[in-house]
Amino acid sequence: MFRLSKTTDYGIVLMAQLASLPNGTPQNARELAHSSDLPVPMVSKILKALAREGLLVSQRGSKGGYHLARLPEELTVSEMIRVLEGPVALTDCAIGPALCSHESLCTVREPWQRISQVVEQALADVTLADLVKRRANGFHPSVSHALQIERAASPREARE
Amino acid sequence: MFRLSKTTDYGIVLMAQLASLPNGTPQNARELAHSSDLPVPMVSKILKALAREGLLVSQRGSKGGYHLARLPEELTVSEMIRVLEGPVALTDCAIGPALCSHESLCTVREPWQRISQVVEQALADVTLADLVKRRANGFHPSVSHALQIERAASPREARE
DNA sequence: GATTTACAGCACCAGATTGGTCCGATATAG
DNA sequence: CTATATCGGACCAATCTGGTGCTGTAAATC
Repeated sequence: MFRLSKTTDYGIVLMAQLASLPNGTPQNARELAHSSDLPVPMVSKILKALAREGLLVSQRGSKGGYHLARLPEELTVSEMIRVLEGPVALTDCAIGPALCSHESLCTVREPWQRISQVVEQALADVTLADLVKRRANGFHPSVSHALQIERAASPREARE
Repeated sequence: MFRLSKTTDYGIVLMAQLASLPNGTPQNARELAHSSDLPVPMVSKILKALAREGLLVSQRGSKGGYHLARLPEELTVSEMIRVLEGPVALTDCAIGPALCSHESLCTVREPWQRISQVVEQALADVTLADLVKRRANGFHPSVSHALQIERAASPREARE
C-alpha cells in the first residue's frame, strides 16, 4: 500500500514526543504510550529498537526511561525510517545491484534508483526538530521550502 | 518495509514494456509475462487492474491483448502508483483529515502531509516515457534533473 | 455458428505485521 | 541490603495484505 508501517509511524511520533520535552529528561515506555495513546507493548518494542540502534539512550531501574541520543536538529526523518524499516528505496533493485534476477532484462532499474534518491533526499531534508515545531505560526520552513523548490523547478505541465 | 508492492513494481515494468513498442500493437498477458519473465497469473491480474482503471485498453478474442490508453509522455509514475496501490502518502493521516483517531494529540500530522506532497511531486515529475528512454546516452533527463534540484536547493549540511 | 483465444471475477493460501505476555537483568530509592 | 521500578529479550497468537490459482464469459476468426 506504499505506507510507512505502523511501527515506523509510531516510532516517529514517539521520537517527536521525546523531542518536545527538555533533553535529558527520561520518559518511560508506559508514560509515552499513555501520552500518545498508543498500545504499550508496541511502544515498548519500538523504543527498544530505537535504543538498540542508537537513536535513544535507555536508562534502567526506577526513574529510568528513554531520552534522545542526539539533538533533534541532528536527526533526519530519513534516518529514523532507515533504522525502523531499512533502506529507503521504492524497489529492492533500487538499493543496489545483484538483488533482482530480472536485472538483465529490466529497463527501469536505473530510473528507480534515481527516483529513490530523490525521495530519500526529500526525507533527509526534514529533521526531527522540524516535526516538533509548533503550529503557533502555522508554518514549517524546511518542509514547505522543499515543496516550493520542487514545484517551481519542475512543473511538468510547463515542460510539455 | 516501505517498498512498492510487487504488484506495482511489476505493473510499472509491464507498462514500460508496452511503452517500448509502437502504440496500438496489442500484446497479450502471456507474451508480456514471458518477455519480462514474470509469473503469468500475476501479470494477468495486474493488466486487468490497469485496464479497469483506464491506463490500458484491452482487446478480447483471438489476436487480442492490451495496449496503452495514453501516450507514455502523458502518464506519470505517480499516477501508475496511485492506480495500483492507492493515494501516495507516507501515513494514512497524510491523505486527509478524520482518518486517524490520534489527530487531536498528534503533532506530526501536518508535516507528514507536506512531506507526502513532496514525494508525490517527485513521482509526478517522472513520466512513463522517461522510464523507457534508452540508456544509449546513459542519461535520464527529467529524473536526474529533479535530483539536481533537490540537491542544489536544500543541502541540509549547508544550512546548519 | 462453432471454435478458439483471451479477459473477468471469485476463492484460497502464505507470510508479514501488529499486538500481547512473560521472565530475567539492572539500576535506583529508601 | 532489600525492595521496587524499569529496560531487554524471547516467544506467541490474531489479523491483514499480498500473492496465487481456477473457472466462467465475451469477442474474434474461420
